[in-house]
Amino acid sequence: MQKNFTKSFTQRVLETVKNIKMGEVLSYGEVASRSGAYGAARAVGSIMSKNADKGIPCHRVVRADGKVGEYNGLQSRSAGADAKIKLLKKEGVRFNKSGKVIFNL
DNA sequence: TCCGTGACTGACG
DNA sequence: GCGTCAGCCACGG
Repeated sequence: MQKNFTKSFTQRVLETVKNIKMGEVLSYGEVASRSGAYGAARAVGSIMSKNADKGIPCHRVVRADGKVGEYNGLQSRSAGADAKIKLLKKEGVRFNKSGKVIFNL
């Protein structure tokens, strides 16, 4: 599956996020790990913020603590964790009473 | 090449 | 259980 090994880390991250299935959620750290750089969660977030691509379901990427984190730093269409949570709920992602994401392993 | 920045993470108090 | 501190990586100027 690692066909994007020659690409830059940024491109790999985008591909990984794009590869997330509907109703599935991954943490930034998980995405970084799948992209080939475990612990580069910050880098992932930084990249995502600079690449508000529509083909990338960045709303399916949440924090490891269960919080959705930030969302849409460039796009004006909805924004913030609120819209993100709403979108995730629509996709079938479950949340606990504390408003945290429940990772569907 | 070095420094600062960020949509994060884990440990401590 | 929550708030704070420090460490982490990759990218841009």
